[in-house]
Amino acid sequence: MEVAQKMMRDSGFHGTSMRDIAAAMNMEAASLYNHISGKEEILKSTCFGLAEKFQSGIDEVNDIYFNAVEKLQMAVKSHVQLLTENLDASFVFIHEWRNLNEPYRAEFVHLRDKYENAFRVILQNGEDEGLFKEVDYKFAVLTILSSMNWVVEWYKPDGGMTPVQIAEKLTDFILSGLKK
Amino acid sequence: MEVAQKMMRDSGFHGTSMRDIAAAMNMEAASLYNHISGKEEILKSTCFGLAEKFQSGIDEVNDIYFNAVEKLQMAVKSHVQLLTENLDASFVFIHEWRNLNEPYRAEFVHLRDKYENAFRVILQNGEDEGLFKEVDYKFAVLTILSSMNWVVEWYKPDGGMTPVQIAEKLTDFILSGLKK
DNA sequence: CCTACCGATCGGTAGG
DNA sequence: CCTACCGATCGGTAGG
Repeated sequence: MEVAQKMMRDSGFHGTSMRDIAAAMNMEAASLYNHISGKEEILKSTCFGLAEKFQSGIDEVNDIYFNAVEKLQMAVKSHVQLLTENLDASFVFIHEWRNLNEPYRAEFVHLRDKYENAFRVILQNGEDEGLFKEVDYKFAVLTILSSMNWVVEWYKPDGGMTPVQIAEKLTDFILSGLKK
Repeated sequence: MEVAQKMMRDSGFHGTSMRDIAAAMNMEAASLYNHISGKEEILKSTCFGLAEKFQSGIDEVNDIYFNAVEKLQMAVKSHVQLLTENLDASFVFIHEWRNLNEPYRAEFVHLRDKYENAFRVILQNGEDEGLFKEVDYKFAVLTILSSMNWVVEWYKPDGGMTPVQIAEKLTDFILSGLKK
């Protein structure tokens, strides 16, 4: 799976053939079918496996923390850590889920909506607690998720920032913006 | 080109065949080659055409406006307007440029870096003018661009928000964040 | 703009 | 885990 995810990160789902994957593992393509049922299984297990991890992360945050600022901080941290710990898989998760066939594609979108909704609830809590401005939640959540997900585009494990530092900078940006 | 861009938005570059495009135009695949040199030309003209429009937009903003806050506002507005006016093309531009072959892929990345740099200069101006906090510019620019680009994922022309309203909300978010 | 076709490659299977 | 192979489809060309 890891080999396949890395190749799909570089070349996309359609741009990576079963023969490519097999060659990278010093096998013939036919041999792969003793381990997986088909090419789509790679995509399915990558997308749904990560979706579950992300959801578990935010569920845990909502169980443990009470203050909306804290919840947002920890939710961002959980998300960024999962992304950086599963870089290739996350890239595939973010970019290639569209290649899932129905009904899996619809199911994936459903899980995504559920995750977005958990963030929305945090923002609403924040407003109720008087900590956050009144904002368009749907819009704000999409903006937050996009800035988090973009991390997979440029993050390098040996770069200057740790996942925790990235999460902190992101949270600062989300909470306070650029203006002095 | 518009038909091809729309199909590639739905199915990706590799997921859209010349036969698919031809069928949507009531032609045979072979006939397409009287109009374009090959499949990659669709991707090239989409990606480089938009890259030039985005760059012109920010160059104009930098020529006309002086205050960094104004520049940022107008740069976001220009970006969002171009995105929403060319939704299918923008989607391909953002998601499918990786399928460009060299040397075009490298050239595209170069144009992208140039565009990012123009945003970075605006943020530096803002700090010099005492309007913006001291921040990690590279990080801030990537966050801003990601939140702008994500608009293509959910924007619907007949939805509740105009491009200008989206640009305003985004600018507010970028400048002031969520916290009260 | 079409018919007819090319070589290459795809995901996957049979059978061992 | 392999050899051998299937039908389908791909981007693209020749020639009209």
